[in-house]
Amino acid sequence: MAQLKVTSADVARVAGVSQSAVSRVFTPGASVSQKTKAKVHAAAEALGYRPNVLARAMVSGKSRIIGLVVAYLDNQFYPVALEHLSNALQAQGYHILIFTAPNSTDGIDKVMQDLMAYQVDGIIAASVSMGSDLAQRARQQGIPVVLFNRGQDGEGLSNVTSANVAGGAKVAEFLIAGGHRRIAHIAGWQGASTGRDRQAGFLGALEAAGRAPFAVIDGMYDRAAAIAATRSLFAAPEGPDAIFVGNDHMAFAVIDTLREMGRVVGQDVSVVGYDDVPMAAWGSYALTTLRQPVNRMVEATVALMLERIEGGPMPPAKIEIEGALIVRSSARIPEGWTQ
Amino acid sequence: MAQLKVTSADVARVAGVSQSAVSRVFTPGASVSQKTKAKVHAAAEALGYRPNVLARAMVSGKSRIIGLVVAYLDNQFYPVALEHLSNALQAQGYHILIFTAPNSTDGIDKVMQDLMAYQVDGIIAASVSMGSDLAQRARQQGIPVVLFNRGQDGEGLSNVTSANVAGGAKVAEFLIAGGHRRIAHIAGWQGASTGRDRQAGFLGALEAAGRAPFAVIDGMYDRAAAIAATRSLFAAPEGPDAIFVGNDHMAFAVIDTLREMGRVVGQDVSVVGYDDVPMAAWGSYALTTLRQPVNRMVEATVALMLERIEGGPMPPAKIEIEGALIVRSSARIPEGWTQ
DNA sequence: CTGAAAGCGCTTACAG
DNA sequence: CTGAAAGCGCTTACAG
Repeated sequence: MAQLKVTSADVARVAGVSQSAVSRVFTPGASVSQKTKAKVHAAAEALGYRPNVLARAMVSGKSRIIGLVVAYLDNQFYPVALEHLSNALQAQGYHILIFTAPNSTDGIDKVMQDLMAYQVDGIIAASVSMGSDLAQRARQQGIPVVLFNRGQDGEGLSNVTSANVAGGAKVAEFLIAGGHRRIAHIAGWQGASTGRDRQAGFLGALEAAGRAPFAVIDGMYDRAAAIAATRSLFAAPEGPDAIFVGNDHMAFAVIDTLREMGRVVGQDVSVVGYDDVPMAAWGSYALTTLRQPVNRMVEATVALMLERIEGGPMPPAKIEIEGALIVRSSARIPEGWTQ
Repeated sequence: MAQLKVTSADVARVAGVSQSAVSRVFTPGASVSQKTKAKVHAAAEALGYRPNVLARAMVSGKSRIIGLVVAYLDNQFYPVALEHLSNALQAQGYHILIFTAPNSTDGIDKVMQDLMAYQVDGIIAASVSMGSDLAQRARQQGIPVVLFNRGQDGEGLSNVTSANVAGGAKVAEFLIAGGHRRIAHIAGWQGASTGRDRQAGFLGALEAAGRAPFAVIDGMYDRAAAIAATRSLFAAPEGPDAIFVGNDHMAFAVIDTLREMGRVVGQDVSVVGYDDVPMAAWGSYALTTLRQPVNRMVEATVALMLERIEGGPMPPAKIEIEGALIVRSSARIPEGWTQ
């Protein structure tokens, strides 16, 4: 029967070997004889021994803990990403310590302090911006940081995003090909790189086609703001015939609001989102949207993180992953559209 | 400027005091003079010092880490709960280490081993069942466990749930009062206490009113299963005129499917869910549902956990929290219904 | 291959 | 109030 706390010394006593021998048996690659290994395993099993991760962390300097900073989870994209991240990291023997942060400079700063106090091996920040001062502090401590789904101006940090500029452009081209004349944009939060990049790509492609947007409003990645923006878009006698919304979470609000106003989505007004969260495929929304490939984004994030933790310092990498436009029925489909 | 790793000894040297003095300054309630305190704070600030949580954990036996086991996050109830839990715990100086677990006995078992290796101060298991063997092992190690949104047969663990039996009964009464004649139930997973309890309360109230259910099908808390169940319910010439669905996540699938089949939800067929996730309030679903008060459930969970961590061993507590029926338009509203 | 010993960064009696 | 010292449970050179 297991007792309150079994240590390597207990196992050593039972197995009749030294405490160092026990440690070696649990250290991959250490040299131990088959005989010792067997004795130790038997004793460990009998006592219910598992090496204390914290003690190991103290001496090895590796905690096998990754700090994850998230600002909010109401956008379904993040829970999905979190689940994938956790699974991928767990498969590599790491675990996620969660920190929720208000998206303010002060908040992030305090969180970073906490993170370091816990001796995390690396930091993944999702949907959170980070100044170059924090980037620098982390580097000084030798802690790799990767930004997930957020770019960073200037130097310093690795990050993984989808190809937001290209994605915004794709949406514009789709909407133009669909024959829309009055194309509006309820943008992602302009305080975030994703919101800005999607908007830039979108407006750029519109301009390249010699078109001006019907209107552009910052939706702040917020449901209430998106609802207000939709209402204001239709305040004038003639509203838009298409709206590109900066993410799916807001697009659902836009669709709800349009229906409330008696418009038929996909006929009277086309709506296109960004993310392709699971809900976008559900019947009541059937949202046409630019997919952010969560799986590949997570894989890239984990790969960047692991090579930095295990391989030592290396220059920051910026990875962009292309996503496809997923065509459903919330927006008019151009004649002969393939892909 | 901060260097790679600042220790209490570094601070002591700069402040001109002993290392123990530094430690005391960062230990709430320890006796230190104002003068020492000031010197140490100044030095710590200058060097960017923060006590190493892991080292503290080793000697104090308290890691200030709570292990959270979750099975899935696709049901929006869990991300919301996770965010609340993380915030509440963070406010108390604890953090959440995430473990994703397949909902199998083997999986949970391995996860529990990991959890203990990390020396967590407590374990919260959400949407996960746990055998009494695991409960016992945790108790032996002196680690408090509380089950969130899941009951447990037999002894052993503390748990927090909503009043599922009462909730199921409320739904039945509402549907009967609404004049429905053919009331079906797409149940929550019968492998989980929540699914069983809601069903028991529902069927009990039906029976008390002298009514038999139109049909009962296990929806497994799964979207695809709920869709299939809905289809099968309407395979016969005459389908149900009301469906109580075991959680909101499935209820959305039921509504999508009904619409696809050309039924008007709230008129042809009433649908009632369970949870009141944020999405239930959204225009396209407007789901009538039994609310699980996440806030209060989280508060209770944190309170149970903290009193067990800080107050030492105590008998398991079972807390049930009442939730209200939130009436929207997905189900016919009985004449003169108030509340 | 194996054991004795130092040390990771702290907290906590113990003297003073 | 303060400092010297032991010890938390490990890993990792270092001899043998």
